[in-house]
Amino acid sequence: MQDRKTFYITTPIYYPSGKLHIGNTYTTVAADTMARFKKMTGYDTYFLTGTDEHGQKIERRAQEAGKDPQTFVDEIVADTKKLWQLMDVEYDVFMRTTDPDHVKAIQRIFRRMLDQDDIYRSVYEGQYCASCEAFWTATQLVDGHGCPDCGKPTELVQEESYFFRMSKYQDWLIQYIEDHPEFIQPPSRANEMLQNFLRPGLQDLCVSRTTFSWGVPVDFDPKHVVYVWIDALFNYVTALGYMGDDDTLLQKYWPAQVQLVGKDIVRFHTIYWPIMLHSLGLPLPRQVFAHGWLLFGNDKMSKSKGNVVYPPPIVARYGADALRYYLMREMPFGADGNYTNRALLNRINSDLANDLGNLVRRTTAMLDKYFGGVIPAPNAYEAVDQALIDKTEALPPAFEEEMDALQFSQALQEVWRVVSECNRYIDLTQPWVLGRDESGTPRLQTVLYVLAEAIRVIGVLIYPVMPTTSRRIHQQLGIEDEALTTWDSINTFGALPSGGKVQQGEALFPRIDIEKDLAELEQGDQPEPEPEPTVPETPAKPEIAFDDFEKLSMKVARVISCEAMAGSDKLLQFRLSLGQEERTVLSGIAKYHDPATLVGRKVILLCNLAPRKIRGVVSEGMLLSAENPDGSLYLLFADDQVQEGAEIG
RNA sequence: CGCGGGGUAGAGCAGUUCGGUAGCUCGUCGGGCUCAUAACCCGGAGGUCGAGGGUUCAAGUCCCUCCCCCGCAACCA
Repeated sequence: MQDRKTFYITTPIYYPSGKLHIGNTYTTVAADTMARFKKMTGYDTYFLTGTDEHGQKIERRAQEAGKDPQTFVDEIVADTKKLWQLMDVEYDVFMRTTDPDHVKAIQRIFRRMLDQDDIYRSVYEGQYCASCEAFWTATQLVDGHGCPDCGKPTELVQEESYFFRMSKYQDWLIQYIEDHPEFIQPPSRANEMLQNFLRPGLQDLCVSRTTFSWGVPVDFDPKHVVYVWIDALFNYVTALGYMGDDDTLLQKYWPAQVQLVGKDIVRFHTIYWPIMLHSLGLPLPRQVFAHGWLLFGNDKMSKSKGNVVYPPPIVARYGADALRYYLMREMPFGADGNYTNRALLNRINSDLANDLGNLVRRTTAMLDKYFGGVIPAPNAYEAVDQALIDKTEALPPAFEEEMDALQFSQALQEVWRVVSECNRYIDLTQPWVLGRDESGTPRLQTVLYVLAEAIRVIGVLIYPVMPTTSRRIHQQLGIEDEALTTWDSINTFGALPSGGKVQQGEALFPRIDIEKDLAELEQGDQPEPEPEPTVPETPAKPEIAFDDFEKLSMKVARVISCEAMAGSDKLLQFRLSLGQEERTVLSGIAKYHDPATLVGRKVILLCNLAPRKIRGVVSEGMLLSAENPDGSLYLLFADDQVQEGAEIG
């Protein structure tokens, strides 16, 4: 066993079905910042990130790309690693769920769960939607037989499956969460889980699939693959050798101190994961911390909206440190935050260029000008000096406290308070006045020493967030001794020896012409929206015979009236005329159509669809509409020449 | 009454645990300084803290009701 305190931190393992964006970057940078901080403060730190490479979606994406799944994920993984390198992320292990050791371990885990009767084999009888390839529970179904995803009829399918007895552990977990308020952070997430899932009662979880093969095979029943969440969640321990040949790392690092997750996967990490760990006799992670989403403006980032932000162009312009700083500084960790280019550029200019960069520049410039670049020894401190010294000495403990709570934004705020103090100190002491004649030299020596030392401290503290800038600052101060860049070296003020030679370098962060860069960034963003693969999302339908088509009766109908349905934000209720008869039809297009504008228009109705009761109203047919890749729906209209009731065929 | 989060200066946010002068950053206006990246420092203007009611000597903070926004869920034949 180690004497040193250990600290194990994980990011989620990302699903490599496409390029990683700034949201994933946010989580990973946070983990990296934390890991660097803990390393710096003396912890034996282990930092895991990786990729979750199994599952149907990957299988399908690979197929579309004409590659086998392994090749497909290999390529994306290579990109992912490049991104982390670009962002200066130093993980200790990059976990891939296709790693053979991991696969073997998952198989053992699965068998062990079966052996101890936490997993049982049963027949899954469920409503299956062939088009979505998903099972739905009775309560999820639309009016008994419609797929909640695509609305198409589901069919009753029986399938052999393995189930995990979640229900068995639910009371234990409720108790655990109540006894460990720090386990789920922020606390509102614990509430959410308790209220939505735990208290209403857990269903046993279906933990195997037979509908696809890209996964970890169940070794004793090879037509099944292990449910991807078991496969994925356990990476956090298989990476340490759990159920492998050598579990030294597991002994040393497990349980994790912090597992970072996005708010969308809180449920998996705070319900299924703890239960499964517990069932295997493993301790739970100390904390699962759910951070918020990075929104773009106020919109959710999504590929179809074309507003996804990718880091590389930003890093190319401003450097990884600037982006890392922005991500960690702009929003409190845990809440949703906004990403905007303007906010990023504002931060860079005001915090990094004006406050920090300029402070370093003016200090080193004065050292150059007055002392030939040599750091002088201080003389007696006066009140004004002592005030700044006190604040600088108080900084590391305050910083550590905020960091330990993962309040990166607060931690940085503390540092910047002192940056500001330094700038103010220069105004108060007026070194340029002191430099006018020799009588001022003793004070000038003190003032510039205090500044240099304060900046050294700041340089150390920003290291977890901005490793490169930290190094550059120390370089500019002429610090060569590594010992002067450590956490311990900033406990007391004054470790910086005099006599060092300052090296004025380039501006740390050149000021940005915001309006100009903003325009260029928007330009550069244009080609970014991914050519959203429209085809793949809707799997091709099988060829049909003419007879099949003949079964459909479609007619042109005139809209007599149309109004939004009370209590629904999606449904419009139509009264339609088919010439001879009238019908009531509901359609879920309220978000995209103003009912008033539809009256009198000629639409296309599928007439011989079985009537269906929705929200208490019987819908007699379906209006044809077209769906965009982003899910927006638009009615199809017939030409005015066509009479109502006209047959379509 | 599905669950949760939120509504505080022009913008973005903190403060609400445990009531006691409404704060920070950016922007804006005025002043100062010249070491510095047109940067830095000081000061001003700007808020009935979503609405209404209640408790209290005192409410952004506690209680009740309501409105609006955002996720999830549900619903899109």
